[in-house]
Amino acid sequence: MTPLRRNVLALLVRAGEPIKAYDLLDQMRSEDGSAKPPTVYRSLDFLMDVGLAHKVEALNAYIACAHCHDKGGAELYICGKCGSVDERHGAPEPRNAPDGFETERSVVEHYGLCAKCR
Amino acid sequence: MTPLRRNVLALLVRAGEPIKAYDLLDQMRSEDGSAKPPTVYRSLDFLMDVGLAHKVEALNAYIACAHCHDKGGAELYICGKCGSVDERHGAPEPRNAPDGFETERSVVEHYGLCAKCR
DNA sequence: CTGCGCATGTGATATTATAACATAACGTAG
DNA sequence: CTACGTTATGTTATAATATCACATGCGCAG
Ligand SMILES: [Zn+2]
Ligand SMILES: [Zn+2]
Ligand SMILES: [Zn+2]
Ligand SMILES: [Zn+2]
Repeated sequence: MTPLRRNVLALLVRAGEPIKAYDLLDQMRSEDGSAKPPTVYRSLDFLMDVGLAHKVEALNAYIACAHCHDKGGAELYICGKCGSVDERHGAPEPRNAPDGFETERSVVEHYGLCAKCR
Repeated sequence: MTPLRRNVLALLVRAGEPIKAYDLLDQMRSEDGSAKPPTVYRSLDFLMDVGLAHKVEALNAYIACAHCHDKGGAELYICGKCGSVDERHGAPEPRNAPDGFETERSVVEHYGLCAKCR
């Protein structure tokens, strides 16, 4: 965990909601000035590899993860109004899987309204 | 259903697997010449609105849909080796949903190996 | 010291998607 | 028929997202 990566993680955590790569980049630039797209994408890739971040596929955005994913992938509940994300896991085995399909990675994202915003 | 939209749908069906918007565009151009990005994106938006196509979020690609989605969203099983997509539905209500969360739309994509490619 | 592996810096470019405005096509009220 | 509103399409440009390719720095094994 290098300073650069730690910094990116800190920004993700601070955001507290899905944040776009280029918004991260802007924040980094405002402190560092030298940050460029590969800087942030590399750090995000690293953080995702080690399980400290997720990409929210349908938003092209990224979030920090403080969960344990031993038991399976993340399941995200994303409020379209306030932007909050509630991450759950232990996402169950796909029951409708075709015969013989071997799942390596699942993307599960639910979009809607959180309890507060209904 | 206009000729343009029908043509885009036909190309999606013919592809038989997830296809990128700009690949569609290339195919359209090879026949029409005048096609441009908004042409294809508008048609895709229309087809998705009426339920004849889906976006595969984690691939930024699109597929035709011949299913009935009365009972819920699509659940995609995508083979990383051969590119085939098996679409299921009746995807179950999220069981881990936070209290009070009201889901409007779900993205469920499983990546792995299909039976043939294992 | 030297060579190697990995992280980062840097400039350019590729890929994906939308904005903004113009034109056409089509039905309907008058 | 003509004028108008609405929807679809054409066209130009640009925004937003992501990667490539190559250079540099940095820590450590030999
Ligand atoms: Zn997580
Ligand atoms: Zn909310
Ligand atoms: Zn479908
Ligand atoms: Zn396969």
